[in-house]
Amino acid sequence: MKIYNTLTRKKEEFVPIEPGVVKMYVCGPTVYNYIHVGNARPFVVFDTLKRYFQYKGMEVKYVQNFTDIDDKLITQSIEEGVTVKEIAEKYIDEYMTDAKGLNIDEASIIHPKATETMDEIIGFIKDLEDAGYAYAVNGNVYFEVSKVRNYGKLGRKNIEDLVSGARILVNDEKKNPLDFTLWKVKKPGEPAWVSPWGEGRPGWHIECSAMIRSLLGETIDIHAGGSDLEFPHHENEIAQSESLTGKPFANYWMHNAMINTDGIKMSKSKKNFFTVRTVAEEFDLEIVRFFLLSSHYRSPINYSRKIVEQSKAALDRLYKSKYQMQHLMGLELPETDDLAAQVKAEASQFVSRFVDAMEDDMNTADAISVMFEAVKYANTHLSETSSKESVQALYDALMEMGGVLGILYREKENLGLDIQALIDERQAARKNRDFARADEIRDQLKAEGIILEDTPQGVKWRREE
RNA sequence: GGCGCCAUGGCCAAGUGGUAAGGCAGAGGACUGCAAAUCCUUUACCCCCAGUUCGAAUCUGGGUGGCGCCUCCA
Repeated sequence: MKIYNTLTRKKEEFVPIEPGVVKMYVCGPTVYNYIHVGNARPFVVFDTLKRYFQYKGMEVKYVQNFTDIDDKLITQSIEEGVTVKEIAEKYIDEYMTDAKGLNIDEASIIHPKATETMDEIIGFIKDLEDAGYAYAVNGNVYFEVSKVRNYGKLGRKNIEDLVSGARILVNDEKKNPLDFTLWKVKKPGEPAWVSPWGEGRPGWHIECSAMIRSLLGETIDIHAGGSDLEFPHHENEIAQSESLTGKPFANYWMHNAMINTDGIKMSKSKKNFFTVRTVAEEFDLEIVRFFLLSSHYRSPINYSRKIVEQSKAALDRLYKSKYQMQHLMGLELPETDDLAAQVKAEASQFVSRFVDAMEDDMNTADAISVMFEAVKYANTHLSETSSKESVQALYDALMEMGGVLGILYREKENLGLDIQALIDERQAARKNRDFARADEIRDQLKAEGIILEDTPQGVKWRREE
């Protein structure tokens, strides 16, 4: 598989450290509020990557942290009038609800929390201090950027440019304006942990380095996150970890592009965000997942209601074909026929092309287009005269592809027996040209929110929206 | 100002040297007691100007426009 590595700005063949095992880390949410669609993108995108690795038979050790101590949590706790811990617990729960709706496979994700990794974080800072990369001033500990060669290698920055940018906050304690905080001294009323430098809490960047070291080791295969984290967050993680171990921190860096609202990056601070929760009030979150995967993860996408509606219509097309094939499988079909061999060959071609797309830096947009081609083929070639073998082959292919992307998992609900009886009665009435009775039944069901459609493939029903 | 990325039909979006995938919307057709839906078919010379090449959306240079980061939004 080819993966675009931000470190080298090239697509590279992915070779895991240990054959058959992928160790990956994704920067998770700061749990001080609901996540928005922009936050959700990396979670969905890299969940899909994980699914694909698993599909290929690889074992994936996948870590995604919760930042549960931070200025924003403190601010939010004051606003809501509860403790920081309660804020964290609340929004972790809310994250889990959204993740479930987005069909993120939480069962195979390890979620460390900063507050539960405190020993490792403090140990990491201590190690940096002992190794001469960190210095303490008045209970604060800073990382000394000038001690690191190649600082800026990920973000393609050089120190002179950054300093001359002069937009960095002046801080008298720092030896160099670029030095960043590893440990913050406690302020009155704030949660704090005991450390060699006094009571305080960890800085912004150290938790990821510490979690990775303790859960995945010194070198991991893939480190992923939003492209906005490239600098300084990921740069600083590299500085922290590589200065300590002298080894590569992550072999592949993957960054998803941003989600925009009217062309501007969706973010809490710009107040142009849509929370996943808000969107869920109107749309099934599977649509959002589909939307997020329908363009390449490294392309910026614009979020709008119109686009979500387009995604809904597109996803519906896939579902209709799925349901139609299920309908056919429920019929008395011959086991096989002359066409079966060809249909099976086509089905495996679709899967093969789907895999090719995924192999190419996870091109989910292209992969989805293969699903639509498979659907068109099924719609065109399958009917009530097809064989079980043919229908099953295309159905399996479609579901296999959908499974990798984490979509197309819903099942059509069963109608109650009494309703099915009404539909049957209406069919009988239509056959006898008793259209008055037929329309009466149709109106009756419509009043119950069930819409009947007489199609060439038989009577179909759907829930009114 | 510095660094990086991007620009494909009404909307969305693949495609990195050989004469433009796919979806939505639109149009036409099929089907149909009606209604609705469904199914099929169908619509582009790829921001502009030079250049390289037998040949470029795809490579190079310039221009225009947009975005991200350099500001603890993560």
